[in-house]
Amino acid sequence: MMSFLEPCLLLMLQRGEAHGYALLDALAEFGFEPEFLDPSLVYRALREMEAAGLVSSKWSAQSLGPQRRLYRISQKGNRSLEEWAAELHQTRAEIDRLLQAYESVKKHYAEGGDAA
Amino acid sequence: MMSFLEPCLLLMLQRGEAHGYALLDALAEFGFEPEFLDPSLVYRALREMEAAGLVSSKWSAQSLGPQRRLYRISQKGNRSLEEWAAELHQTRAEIDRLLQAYESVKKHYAEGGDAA
DNA sequence: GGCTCTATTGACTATTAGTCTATAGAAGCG
DNA sequence: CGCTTCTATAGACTAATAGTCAATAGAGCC
Repeated sequence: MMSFLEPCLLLMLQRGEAHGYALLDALAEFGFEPEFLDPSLVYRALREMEAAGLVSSKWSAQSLGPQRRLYRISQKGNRSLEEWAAELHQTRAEIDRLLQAYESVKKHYAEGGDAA
Repeated sequence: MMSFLEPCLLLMLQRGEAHGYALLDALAEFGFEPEFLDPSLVYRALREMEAAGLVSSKWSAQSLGPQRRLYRISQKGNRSLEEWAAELHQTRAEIDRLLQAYESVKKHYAEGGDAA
């Protein structure tokens, strides 16, 4: 699941800039359950992506509570997301292959095939 | 990719008992490229699955080269594989969600939406 | 009898994920 | 006004996973 964290964040940033805490909440959309997702993981992912040049950040001028770090996706980040999408297509194909193989073994069983 | 290793091994064992080296070769079927897959990973996975009771092993009587450890899937292993399959269905659904969200942002862009 | 091939194992390192705690500023409130 | 609470970010430490490399060991082959 964590391997989806970075692409999910990038994707959300592609829809508009945002700060960590807001992204944390919004991750529910992708199946992350907020109560089981430690904020540290999100912040760390954002810092790492910034170090990798996928996003940039600035302190937001507004205030209402503590300072917020506003993240914005970079061109490099956009490209990276595209690569991610391609990889995810592949991963999905591999999962399909596995599931199909599993179904066919089950069917073989059901038809009275010799068990292993 | 490695997270698929154990279910792939279990699946292959469901089709019949086998030893580590043979499984290693056969993994190509699931997209593992033999030249990039260190044998240690396969053997370790097998030992861990045995410790977890998912498979059992015995030294094979035959010979031709060094002794082989023949693995066979257990009932617990069969159940575990079934659970795996269910999880993979979920993972697949999550990937779909991500890819669909990505496509829809791209489309939004293409239609001249305001970039982030 | 030294070499090579198949097969398995172990030790060590690196990378990734997870948990828990600390800081810090603004707001709310008696 | 000084204490608490809430939002937001950051850091340090630990645990789990994955990856690399070398060691062992038996059988067949010249």
